[in-house]
Amino acid sequence: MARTDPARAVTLTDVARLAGVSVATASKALNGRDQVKDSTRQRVVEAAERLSFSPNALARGLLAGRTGTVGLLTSDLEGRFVLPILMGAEDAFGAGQVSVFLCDARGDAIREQYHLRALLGRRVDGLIVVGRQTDPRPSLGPDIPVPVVYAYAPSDHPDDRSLTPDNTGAGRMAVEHLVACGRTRIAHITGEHAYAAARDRAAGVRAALEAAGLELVGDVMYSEWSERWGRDATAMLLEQHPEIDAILCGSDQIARGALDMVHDLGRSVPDDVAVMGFDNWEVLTTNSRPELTSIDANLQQLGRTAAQWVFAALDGKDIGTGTQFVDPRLVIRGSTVARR
Amino acid sequence: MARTDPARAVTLTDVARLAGVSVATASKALNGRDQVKDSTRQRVVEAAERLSFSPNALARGLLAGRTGTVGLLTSDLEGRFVLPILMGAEDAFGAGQVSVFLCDARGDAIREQYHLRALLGRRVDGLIVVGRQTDPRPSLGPDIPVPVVYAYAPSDHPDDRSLTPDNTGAGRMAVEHLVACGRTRIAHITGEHAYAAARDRAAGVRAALEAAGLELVGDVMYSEWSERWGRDATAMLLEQHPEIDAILCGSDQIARGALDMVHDLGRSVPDDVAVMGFDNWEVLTTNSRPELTSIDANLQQLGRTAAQWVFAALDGKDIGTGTQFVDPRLVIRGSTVARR
DNA sequence: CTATCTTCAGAAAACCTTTTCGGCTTCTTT
DNA sequence: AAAGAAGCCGAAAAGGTTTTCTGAAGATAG
Repeated sequence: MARTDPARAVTLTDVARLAGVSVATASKALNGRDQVKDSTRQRVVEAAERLSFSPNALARGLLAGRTGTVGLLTSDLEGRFVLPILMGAEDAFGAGQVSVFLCDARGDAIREQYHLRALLGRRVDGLIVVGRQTDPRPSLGPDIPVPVVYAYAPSDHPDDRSLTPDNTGAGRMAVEHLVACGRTRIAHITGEHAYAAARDRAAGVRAALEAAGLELVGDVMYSEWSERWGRDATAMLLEQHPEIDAILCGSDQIARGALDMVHDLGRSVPDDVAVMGFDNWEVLTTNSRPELTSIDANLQQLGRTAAQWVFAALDGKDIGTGTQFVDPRLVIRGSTVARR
Repeated sequence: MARTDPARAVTLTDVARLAGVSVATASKALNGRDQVKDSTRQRVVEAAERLSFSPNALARGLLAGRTGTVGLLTSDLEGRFVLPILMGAEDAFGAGQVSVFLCDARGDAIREQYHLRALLGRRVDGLIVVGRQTDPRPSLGPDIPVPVVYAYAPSDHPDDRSLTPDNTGAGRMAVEHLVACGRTRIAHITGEHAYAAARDRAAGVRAALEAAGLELVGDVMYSEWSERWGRDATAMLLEQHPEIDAILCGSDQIARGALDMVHDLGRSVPDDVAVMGFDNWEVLTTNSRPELTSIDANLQQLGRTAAQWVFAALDGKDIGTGTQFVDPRLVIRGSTVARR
């Protein structure tokens, strides 16, 4: 920045001097305390306005013990999950009231420790820890002096408070939708078996199929979270089980691949085969032919709740322990229901 | 968080008491100042360790005038651009040295003002303002008491310091690559004409074609940044100009649509038609058939430089004014060059 | 007119760390 | 042994705000 003078920031003392009062009175006037005559208050407010005074949050925080800041410690490099959560948290806090420190540990425990120290040194009021998978992650331990909420990836310690998408419920919800659409011969292609998200969704799928008196066509097909796998798996599937009328994919990426391959093999979506995915990643779901039905994990909601918990804990309320699940949301598009 | 007592945070006084020295000595011992006997220093360090003392950055910042925090003020809702920039900034600062406040104004000027006040109140050492388009954005004005660097979207005020991708150069680079691949009948489909990014890339495309003694096939086709438009435009293009041997798309999304349509119309990529995009958005480029050649805007580099500028300005160095352009980078994949 | 009450303003302490400077102890030198 | 030097440590101030408490002035009642 080129056009600023590095002049000292304006302090409450300056305001008080201009208004002809003491700093104590100025403080009370600006903070709406009583014990200040109206005319005096007005003088102070005008002085503050004129100097465009903004109180030093460090000094305030030093005294109050609260800083109005929250740390968001993430390992989610790509930001697919952390951003909706960040936005939800900002919503819950209210713009300008609370500021969020965002730190990316890049999946590195050492770096996470560095960031953690820095955040605690800066006296954040609370912490939200966001993982990049839904598998449990190591707890930060019991000695963190501020409330901690684990989001997306739950903590592996039962005494911590965690919030994670209900993937089992999501799997169930997906199958219920397909069944409601009249599909009976359903297959499931998903990502790496190492991911709890994949296994949980598959479990939900099985449960819902059983409840509907149906059987999965073929086995659950685990491999990688990519379009390529979606294409390859779909090709195999349609060859071995030509009777299939729905392919449920473990992610929108896989679903995009499936869509392509179904199309290539001369079948129509959704008339011959319905396709759906998980995550509701808009750039993928709303640009395909046809648009892709998907299960949204409600991450923004998750972020809002996490933030609310942090604040509730700060206010001394008991937010409990253990892992709570966030309900998913079905977003119906043209890949399962023919457009009117 | 359930398993913490809300006990007062441990302060330097506690450490000093445990070590049997004064706070002054404790401070010097922990900060590597001399005038402390080695044995004393060791006692203090051990005491600090034992109490897991972490110095209060607020008090430190209050005194030093520097807080070791930087504000990242963004309007980039989706985070496509802001996250690489954030990561670059973190890299430049070094993990734990500097923490970043991330604020999302959601394109709302009022909200931006709120966040700005909050950031200045928290005494950030500097600001990076990230827009969501490369069109110039309103300056924050000359009265910000800390260094400001505008990233991605430059400021509309010539006295500010801005850093933005070189889209003209990117357009040129793309055409040069296609020409180097032996393509001579090149068309250009791009996004909304209202975006400077679209116009600048088109300008670079024209310049490079002229330099190569070639002409664009058809007009530059402006519409929206979507796969759908990529498909539709490609269909029109191939019908009107069947001789086309390369389609340069203004974004990877458009390019994905183009790829699909070329494929549908029975032509092969890259043998009959080369396709390429801009942005190098990996989820799109590395999952298509074939993988998509793209121009990467080097956003992480941009973020690193922006951060370095903020710090240079803090150190009193002159970082100049005006807009500097960041060089793009060509990422070659299978959509322009047949795989070996 | 005095005594009590109310209203409002200011002084001072507190929050926690860093730095400067004075002073005490120990060692060296003559 | 005395004087000077060097090495260490601690007291105090500074940074900006909030809060509590004291005190002064004006208002009301007796």
